[in-house]
Amino acid sequence: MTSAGTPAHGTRHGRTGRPRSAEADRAILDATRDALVELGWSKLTLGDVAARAGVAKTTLYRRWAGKNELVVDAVAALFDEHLELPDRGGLQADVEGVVRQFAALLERPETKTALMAVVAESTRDPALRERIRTAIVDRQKALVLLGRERAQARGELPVETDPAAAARTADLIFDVIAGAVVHRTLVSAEPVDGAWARSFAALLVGGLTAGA
Amino acid sequence: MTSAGTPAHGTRHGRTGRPRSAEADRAILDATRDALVELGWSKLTLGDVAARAGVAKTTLYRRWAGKNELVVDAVAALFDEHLELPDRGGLQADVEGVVRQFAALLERPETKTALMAVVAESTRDPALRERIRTAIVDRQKALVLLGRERAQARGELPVETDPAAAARTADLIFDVIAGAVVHRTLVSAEPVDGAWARSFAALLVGGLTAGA
Amino acid sequence: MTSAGTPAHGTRHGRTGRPRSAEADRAILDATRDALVELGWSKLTLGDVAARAGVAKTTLYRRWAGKNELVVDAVAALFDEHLELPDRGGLQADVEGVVRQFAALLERPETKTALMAVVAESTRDPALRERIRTAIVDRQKALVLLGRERAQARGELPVETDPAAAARTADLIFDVIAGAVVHRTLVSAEPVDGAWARSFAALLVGGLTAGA
Amino acid sequence: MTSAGTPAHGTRHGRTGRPRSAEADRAILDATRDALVELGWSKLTLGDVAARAGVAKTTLYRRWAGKNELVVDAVAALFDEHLELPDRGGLQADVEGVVRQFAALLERPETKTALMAVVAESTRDPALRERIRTAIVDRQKALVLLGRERAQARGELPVETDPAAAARTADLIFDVIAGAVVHRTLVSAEPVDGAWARSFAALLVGGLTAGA
DNA sequence: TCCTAATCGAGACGGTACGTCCTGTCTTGGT
DNA sequence: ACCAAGACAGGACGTACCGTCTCGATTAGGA
Repeated sequence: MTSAGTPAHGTRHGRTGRPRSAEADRAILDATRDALVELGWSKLTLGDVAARAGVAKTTLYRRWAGKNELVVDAVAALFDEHLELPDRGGLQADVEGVVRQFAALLERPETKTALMAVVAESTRDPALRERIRTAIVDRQKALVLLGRERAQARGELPVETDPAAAARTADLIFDVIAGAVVHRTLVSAEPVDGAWARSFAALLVGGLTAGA
Repeated sequence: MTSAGTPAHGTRHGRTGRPRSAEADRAILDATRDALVELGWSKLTLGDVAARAGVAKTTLYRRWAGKNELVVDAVAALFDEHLELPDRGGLQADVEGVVRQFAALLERPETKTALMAVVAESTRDPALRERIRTAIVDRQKALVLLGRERAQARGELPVETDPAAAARTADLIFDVIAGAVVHRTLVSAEPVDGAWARSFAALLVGGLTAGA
Repeated sequence: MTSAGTPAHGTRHGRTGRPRSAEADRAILDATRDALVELGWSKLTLGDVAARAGVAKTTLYRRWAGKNELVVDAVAALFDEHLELPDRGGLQADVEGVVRQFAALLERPETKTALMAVVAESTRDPALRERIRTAIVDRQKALVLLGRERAQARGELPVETDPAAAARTADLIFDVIAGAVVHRTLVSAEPVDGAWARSFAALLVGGLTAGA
Repeated sequence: MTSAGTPAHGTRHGRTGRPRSAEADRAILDATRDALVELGWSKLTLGDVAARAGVAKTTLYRRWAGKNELVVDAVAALFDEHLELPDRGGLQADVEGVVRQFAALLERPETKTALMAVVAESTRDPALRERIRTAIVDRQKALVLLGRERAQARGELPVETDPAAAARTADLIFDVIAGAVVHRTLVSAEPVDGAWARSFAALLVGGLTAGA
């Protein structure tokens, strides 16, 4: 994965005045992750984050609109760093790989406590939903798309010619994979181990190839 | 679905004194749902709920430990009332049915804003997780188990003899169904319409029967 | 001097609910005076007062609208306790007495730093001005009126029959006495000692009796 | 009255470099007076003054230590411009004149809200007190001294030979005049009209001449 | 003509206090 | 024993100013 680090807060409002400290951004996001681990989402306070980061509260509010936006950016950085999909040689193996990778991120204490919380908030805040989508969800979805392309190249999956149908299928697969992992991890609160990943991948690959 | 309504808050500590008002319970849960619809999870306050219910805050705290527990009970009542699985004659149709039913509940504004929020809280509160499981999750899972039994009776699915393996499979199927619906509804924020339910059910049934 | 102590904040809004703590009122006013002595008007903060009083900020704001009102009440209590006018047997002696009494109050660090500050604020806040008048100024003025009555009874001053003219004269005398003491104490920043009080009283008594 | 305008802020630290803008000083003091009229002392902020003056906050802080000093200078300029004492031919008339002149200045909204505020601050800040004395009080006192000299020249007042006693008497008269006007204007919040000025002057002149 | 240095605007910075809101507990009097 | 009402201690909120700082851009006098 590439890019970002600290995603754009809009590119320089004016050209005059003291420039914003890049280090402050980094310190704030680090402090946010630390506070999430220690306190969890609901006990995390922006005043505490600012104190941990050695930064004034105003500096924090100058950059982020609130707790939701800050936490999305803090968690997004993790997804940015830790998502990749090496070619494991087959569809089943690739699905297992992506499942374990999602799970590894979701089992971190920072993301475990934060992700569903911001998703819950996003049900009443379209801007937040969009921010989650671009910062987190789309990065995950890219892996699913990549895996499908490889499977098609290998001949494991048929090539869908209608682009709308192709998009619908990709969305479906993504919801199934991401949803199953999230549900297993957060709702059922059971670990995603090798056996589960294998069973799930078998079920999915079976379903995808059954129609052929 | 049967039972509960207002599940036990422990059974009457002493025997004397004025008994608790049953109407208060109902009014509080109704007010909670109303407030969820109007304000969403994060802006809902217990003082406001008490005021809407025409009840003192003390009365509310005497019955529930906090916002999390109250909301779980308020939402659970909806799952209690609206989940059932009529026999639609085949596995594919039964899956479609359960999917649409989950989705109908998740698309209500009360549950949409509340469910992921309490799940997020539950990652740091085992008692809350247990409460969610017994009040909500297990009610959903019962439908999946029922559907499987019917499918096995019809011969659409093989009968698993090892009970541990049977439980693992049931858990997997449940995480896939519930997770996919949740992810579609809350993360992707797309509706679960007939077409999607059909595609998903086909994928799942294909996967389940592919190994045979 | 009699009455008040903690002047009315309106007499009980409703009759139900937990009654307001009378001790809190006392602790807050004590803490306010302490803070005025230590920090002065401009560095006094309501949060600090609340902390000193062992009281939540909300308790303070429930009773007073802001710093101005609180300080007026805190200072007024001093005027309430320390103003009285024993009959010293003659007009000159009575004037000296009242002058020394005003001065003694104004030279306290609490009042020195606070009184002009709230008067300054009152120039833009009629409600505050009224509060100062009833809580502080009128108590002082009563002494002047008492002194005049005694002087008239002794035959040192003529009896004014026109009540409007009598009021005008009383106002004038009051502004001269209080103004001179305030100016000497706060603007000139010189002490009001026996010599000054004697000279001032002589000047005033001379002026009052010159026309006769 | 003569002099000053913008009194020295120390005389050029180094000799090279860009010189300070004289116009900035003027703009800042004008803006300060405007802000005092609009907002009053307590709501006046230096950031707002800087913005009104079209000047950076830094420029303001380079010249004044804080709000107190700035406001003293801003109102001092008014005293500088508007105090003078034409010879009205008699002590009573001169006293009336000086009283009305003080009152006219104190009844301006800028001075009304600011003067007592800085005096209040000065009770805990000797440097500020000194600044007020030299910038404002001494200018007023000069008028009182001038009036006394004239009265002595006219034979209306005796010539005091002991210089210490003369100074004490002048201070007393000044505290009485200035104090009475301030108290009438700011505490009693009544206008200083012709009738009041006449009554007050009669009282004072009566007192001054009674001993003779 | 360049150089040096203090000025200027802009605006971000670490802080502090604000006044409001919500939490969960408590104290009333009344049922 | 329960209830409605509402005061209580505590603590986070997001905003507003404070006085300081860091920028790049002027604007002089002295070299």
